[in-house]
Amino acid sequence: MSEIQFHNTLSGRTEPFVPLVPSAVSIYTCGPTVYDFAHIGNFRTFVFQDVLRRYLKSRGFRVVQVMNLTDVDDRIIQKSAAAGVSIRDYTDKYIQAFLDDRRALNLEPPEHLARATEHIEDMVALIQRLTAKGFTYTSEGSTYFRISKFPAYGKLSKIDVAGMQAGARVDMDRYDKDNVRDFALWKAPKPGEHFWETAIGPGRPGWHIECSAMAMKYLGETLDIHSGGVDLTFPHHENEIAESEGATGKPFVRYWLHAEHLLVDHEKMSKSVGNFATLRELFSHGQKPSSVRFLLASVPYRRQLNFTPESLQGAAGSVDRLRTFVARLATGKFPAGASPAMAARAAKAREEFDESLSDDLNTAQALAAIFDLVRDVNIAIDRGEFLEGDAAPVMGVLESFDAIFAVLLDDDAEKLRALGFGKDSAGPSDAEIDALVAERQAARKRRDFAASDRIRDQLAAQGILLEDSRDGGVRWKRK
RNA sequence: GGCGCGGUCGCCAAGUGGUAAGGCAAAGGUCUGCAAAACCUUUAUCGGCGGUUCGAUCCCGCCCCGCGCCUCCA
Repeated sequence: MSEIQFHNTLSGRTEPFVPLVPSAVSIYTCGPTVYDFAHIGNFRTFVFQDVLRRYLKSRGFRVVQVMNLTDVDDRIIQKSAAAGVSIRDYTDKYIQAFLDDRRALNLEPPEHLARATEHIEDMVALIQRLTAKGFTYTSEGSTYFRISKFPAYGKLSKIDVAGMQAGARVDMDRYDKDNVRDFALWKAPKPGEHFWETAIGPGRPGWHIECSAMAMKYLGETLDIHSGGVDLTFPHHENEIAESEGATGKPFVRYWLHAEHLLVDHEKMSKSVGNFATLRELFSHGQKPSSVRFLLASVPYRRQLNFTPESLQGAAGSVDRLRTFVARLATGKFPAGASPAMAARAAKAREEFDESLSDDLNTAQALAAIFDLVRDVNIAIDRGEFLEGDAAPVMGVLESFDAIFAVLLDDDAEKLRALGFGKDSAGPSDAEIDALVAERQAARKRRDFAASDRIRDQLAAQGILLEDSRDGGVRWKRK
């Protein structure tokens, strides 16, 4: 097994990954702000985080992942007020949608999904700790973090604080802060706004404090991995470091992993630009969950990912090829025996697959190892050289692949139905299809091709594709 | 301006100091009753200019272009 390496934003380098505690990895992943449906740019990062945790698990680590759900912020306060519902009710809806979307993309549930509003006490305690150490000041009921008290500020994003201070013009009237870079830990309530009555006064938490508080609550004061989109590097993650390390005096995170953006028309997909697509929109246009997951997972996470209709179709084609291959392996009839050469070929693919992923999760390269194997096995099958006993080792590789990519199981239609898309009915049942297939086989046997083709067309119209195999069998799949 | 990421076949996208993976798409072919699937063949000298080197797409310099962060943002 190759040594695992990750690119650490903190050092700016790709370095060997060694968790603090052998055999276990603690991961904090920045989750969504639940004021609306997440778009696929957001899911690019979430898919990356899922690939990350799955890979670590495949390498034998016990993974403990915490993902936050930011369920209080300016937008949520505004929108829920506008809708005339409580923050809780407003965010419940989008949290549910988020969880449904995650299921559609086969994202494994994190060990802890932490709602900000359920951790107010933890945040207050952390702020008190910071205050006790002199890192804070208050202004008009709000509490701020004074970055001049934290000399390491800027070490993650490589921002030159001194330069910024010199060039910054502080608008005191507007911010009431000593330094523009100082950030709110606790915000005083505006009239009519929802607030929490706490030991540090009424108000609501600033953005960054929730992540520090929840990460340390579940994972300890030093965690192995923290990840999110590149846009969070500054100020969000920089501020998390300041808050956390200010309070504990210990390193907060050992490896910072940042996912690059998903681009549309050479531009970052974002709500503000308006060039975003939600999963539901794609599904309503007939796209499959597996295509989306494959596309998002296939581009290494530190690369910007160009999202185009063509790339999504490409992903669909790739998934199709792999599923067809698995079906061929599972249903084919092969000569008895087993060949050492094929076992070795499979082992080689397994090794290349792992080695690619160990190199900062190079999923593109890992896929090449799988497709190379697929081609070689198909060649062997076509030549009649593939033996019965060769299927198991090859399937083993595909299982390793799917433990990470999770696209082989053909349950797209089911998932779409669960989200209210696609056909209302499941279409013909397996038994009905099998009966028609048998009928067609009989027609073929008496060389009544008109009848057999009629049945094939009829099934095709219902999205069932038939493949006659050389050994006389028939394989079918739902499109 | 500062910091960071890129520019490789029609599209997506790996990679290496010694003439470039993989997927999708396209064309032709083999197989098939016909299809489908599968396989085979065909399609790139790696943004530009210099430099280092026996040799650079990969190293260095300059330039051009795109994207992101520096304000809410995955």
